[in-house]
Parts: sequence; C-alpha cells; structure tokens
Amino acid sequence: MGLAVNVLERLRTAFGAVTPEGGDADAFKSAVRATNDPKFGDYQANGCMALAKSLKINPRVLASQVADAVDLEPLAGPPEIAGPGFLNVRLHDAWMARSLADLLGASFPGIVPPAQPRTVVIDFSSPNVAKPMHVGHIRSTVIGNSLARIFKALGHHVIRDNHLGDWGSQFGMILWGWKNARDEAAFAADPVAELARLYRLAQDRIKTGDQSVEVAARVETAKLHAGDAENRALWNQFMPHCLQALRKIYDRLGVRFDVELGESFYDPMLASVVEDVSARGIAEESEGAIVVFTAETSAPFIIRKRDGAFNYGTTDLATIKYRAATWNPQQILYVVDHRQGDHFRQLFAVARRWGYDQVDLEHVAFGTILGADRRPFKTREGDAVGLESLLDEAVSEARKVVDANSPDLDQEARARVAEVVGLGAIKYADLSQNRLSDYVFDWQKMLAMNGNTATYLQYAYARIQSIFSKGEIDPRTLRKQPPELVLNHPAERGLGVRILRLPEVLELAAAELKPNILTDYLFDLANAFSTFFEECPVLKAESTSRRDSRLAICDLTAQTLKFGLELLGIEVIDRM
RNA sequence: GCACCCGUAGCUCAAUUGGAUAGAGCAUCGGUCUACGGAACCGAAGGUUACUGGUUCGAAUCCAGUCGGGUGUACCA
Repeated sequence: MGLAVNVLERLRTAFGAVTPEGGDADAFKSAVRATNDPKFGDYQANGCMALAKSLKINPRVLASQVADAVDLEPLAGPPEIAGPGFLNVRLHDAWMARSLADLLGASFPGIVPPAQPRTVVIDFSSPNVAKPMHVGHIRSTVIGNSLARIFKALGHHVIRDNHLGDWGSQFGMILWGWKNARDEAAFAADPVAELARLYRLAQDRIKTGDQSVEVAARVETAKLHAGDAENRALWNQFMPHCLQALRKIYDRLGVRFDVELGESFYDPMLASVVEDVSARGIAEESEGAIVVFTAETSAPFIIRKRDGAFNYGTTDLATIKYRAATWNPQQILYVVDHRQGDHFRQLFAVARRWGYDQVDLEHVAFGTILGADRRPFKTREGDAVGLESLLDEAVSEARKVVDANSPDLDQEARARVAEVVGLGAIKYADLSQNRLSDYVFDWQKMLAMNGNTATYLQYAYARIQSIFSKGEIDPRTLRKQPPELVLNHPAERGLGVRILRLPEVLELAAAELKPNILTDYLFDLANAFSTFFEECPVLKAESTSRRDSRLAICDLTAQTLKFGLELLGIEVIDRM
C-alpha cells in the first residue's frame, strides 16, 4: 500500500483522536483544512477556538494541550500555535519526498477506494430530442459528465442516465407540423433540420396566440400516448434520426451514458404510479386533476391532468421508483437548470412521502446563460445559439492561434490541437464557474486561451512533455525506478504539496458537487508549475540527481494535470 | 402578492460553508528573452463584500430589516 494517501484525511484522523474532553470529534476533525496562505504552513486545525468557547476556557491553552497530545508523525512534527488558537501544520519535506516517489512509482493518483462505495445515479443533459441542442444544454451536459467522472474516480458506482425528452408535448408540435407543413424533400436531405423547423413553426404559431395550433398539438400528443397507430409510426420513424444527431454531438464532446431511458420508457408505468400514490392517500382530486399538495409551494404537484394525460411530474416519480428498484442508489443527482427548483422540491417531498426517504435526492442547479444584454442568450435572429456552431466557432478560433504559434506542426496535427483546445476552452469556461446565479455568455471569455483557461493547463502539460522529448527521456522508465526527490527550492516544494492534495480535492469536489473546486486546484497547480519552470532548470540542473528529482516532479505534475483534466472531460496533447 | 436564488475590484468570477491581511482571470500600467515552448513569468494599481443594525475571540458567510436584480408560481418540460 502506498504512503501517499489523502493527507487531509490522515491529519484529521490524528486530530480527531485527541479531541479534548467535551468536544465533538467529527466537528473537531472537520475543522482541519489546508491553509490558504503558505506562511501558516500547509494545513491548519481551527477547532480549538470554537471548542474553547463552549468549554469556557482559554483557547490558546487548549490549543497547546492539543499540540502536545497530537501525533502527526511521520507526516509532520508538532503543530505550531498561532493567533487566537490556530494550530499550524507543516509537512516534513522528507515525508513529502518519500510520498511523491511512491506516487510516481505505483500509487498515482493516490486515491484509496472507499470502504463502502456508493451507487450514484446522475441524471444530466436530458435534451428534448425534437430540437437541436443549443448553448443552454451545455451546462448540464458538461457539469454532469464531470461529476460522473469524479465520482467514478473516487471509486463509487456511477450510473449516467440521459433522461431524454422524447414523449412530451414538444413531440405533439412536431406531429402537428408534419401533418400540416412538412417538406418531404427537406426531410429526406436532413431529417433533424426539418423536424426542428416544424417544431419552431408550431412554437411560433402558439406563441403568437394561435390557439388552434396549441389545441391540435395537444391532441396529437394525446393520440401518441393513447397508442394511435399513425403517430406511433411517425414517432418510430423520427426517433432514430433524433438520436443519431445527439450521438454525433456527444461523441464530439466525449460524453457517454450508461443508460438513456427517456420519458417514453416510463409511459407504461405512469397509470400505476398515480393509482398507487392515490391509494396511499398522498394524492387527491382537485379541479379535475389528480394532485399532491406539498408544503414547498402554493401550487400543487400535478400527476394527472384534467384531460387524463400524465405530465412530467408523473414521469419523474416513475423514474425514481424505477431507479430505486433497479439500482438501489444512495444518491440521485439531477443536473438541471435552477428554474426548475420548485418542481424538484415538490418532487422530492412527494417521493419521500411515497416511501423513498432513504435515497439522497439532489437538484444540482445552475444558472441560466445570458447574453451581453442580460437576457437569455439568443442570436440576432432570436434563436438560441446552436451547440454545434458554438463548438465550431471555438475550434476555428483555436485553429487561428495554432496556425500562428505552431507553423512547424502539420495540417493534421494542427486540426487535432484546435479541436482539443477549442472544446477544452468551452468546457472549462462552464466548469470553472458553478454558481447558482445566471452568467453572462461572453464569446471572448469562452474562447479565451490565456489566463485561467483549459488552454493554460494544456500548455503547462505540453511544456512538460517537451522537456521529456528534448531530453530524450521516457517518463515510464522514471516511474519504474523513482529517483530520490529533493524539495529544497520553494517552487519544488510548492508543487509537491499540491500534487499530494489531489485526492482530498476530489473528495471535496464530490461532496460539494462542484467541479470548479477541481478547476481551481488545477489552475493553481499549473501556476505553480509555471513558476517552477521559470526558476528551476530541469535538464540543465546542477547535478544528475537534482535533474532526476525535477524530472520526477515534472512527470507527477503532468500526470496530475492530465488526470484532472480528464475528470473535466478535457483532453491534453503533447505538442500544441 | 407569495416562494426560492443572487448582489464581492472597471468587467467576468473565487473564497475549503464562521477563520488569520477577501483572492484569481480579463482590461490598465510597469518590468523579465544567451537555460527545458513568450499560449509564459515577476510586479503595481484597483474593495466600506448593495445598505443598516445584531450575534462573538473572529462575519462576504449566520439573524433581522431596507434597497436593487433574477427566477418560479394549476394541468409545457
């Protein structure tokens, strides 16, 4: 077993073991964290001050008792007392050096599999199949994909589920369009574009107040659900085209799903869901509909409409039941726009009353993408910007930079670099920010290739590869026989501390459901590497032992960058 | 009206959930090129964390109120 396992966890265990009388060990442990300023050491334990307050004793006295009692060896010596009662921990350089060598030799990335892996269902992307994906879909897709990879990397069992919108009223609109305004030649040439046109047509008519279309579309939806032969046949005809179009985008983005169980899959279960919920007295009739009143909102949660049709609330309940029965997950994450917050609060409340009170249901909400005018992001023509054209734009911007900077690469290599850099820029722009507030879409920021961007991380990776190729060294030989590491220079030590933090950062990102914790970490790591690169010659180090030590640090940095970027769904290239 | 979310540097965003002097990127200004990739590095400037009060060793974070913005609010998803 490796030495370098979750440093934070080990320090917490050590401090937890010496929790003073009258204190809560869990609270005391969780007050141990990485410092935000290196002058306070590498980690700090902040639990003494809060505890001293409740025990009504002097915090510094308490801190000194803890400092005397705690045994942090071999990671670190006794902590230092500072300020009102902080305990600052500085890792032993020698221990770090051994741990890093061990990481390099065998145990990278240093993650210890959990004693009890959790099963986590992640519901993300979930587009309507009837229309092309637009920028609004990118957040759910990219964030969900990243969370899935992070959980998996930590050793949990992950089910990625694309809950396709393949059965709702948007399909009724398409059916109406097909029957009233289809262009068969256009459909033959590009089925998805024609379906999208029909959808938009129906939507425009409804939006401009044409009630006849609204009613007609609803009728088509109802007929589809009721098993109407013609509508079912059309559904079967359209679906493969829709799915193929989605597949193309997912392939390009590197996104995979374990299951793609859309709304249509749950259709046969809906009637019995309503029956069961009603029989248990959870649902009741109101204004002709079957609804559940919850404390969460004033409006009820509708599970059967007045006209007898089911809606997405019904589907979502059926989905919870199916997921529970099929995978028995501990956690289900819904990576969905924050505007559906009320819906999920109601859904979760109903599900708990229905008996699903063991599974942790979480709405991983995110803000809406806005244009520069602070309105939902649209093109000049008023359409949402297509996802595909956004990706193309990013790749072509990246291509310009590659052409300017790397004339020595051949066409094919440049195209490859542009794709990796361009897509990376888009994904990173989204992942590096995970606030609930809406955010302003900014081409310049999305396509930026300096500063805190994926390009910066990819560039750091490529520079490291360049060192190895220039020195004609294969990092794998280094990994077979790890050299002794030296961390005398602050830049070397700074990199070492960061590399060892990877497992705890991933734990934190998973616990908080925030990929931006990972992007912040990687940017900080790349930054530390750039400093190191300026200040510490590698190939021309003062001695071969120093050179080997630095090569080891370089390789670990590169591995960490690559691994971390992979968890964000972003690739690296050796030359760019 | 009610509910939820938000308000941090000129702009876009962080801040390990109550910790030490609130940090990055962009933009601005000034420096660094005879070492491994300048898509870089170092530095400067920029703040009453919307406002007022409260809680305590300690508040951007918690509580109350005020102002401003967003979203949702019975049969779309």
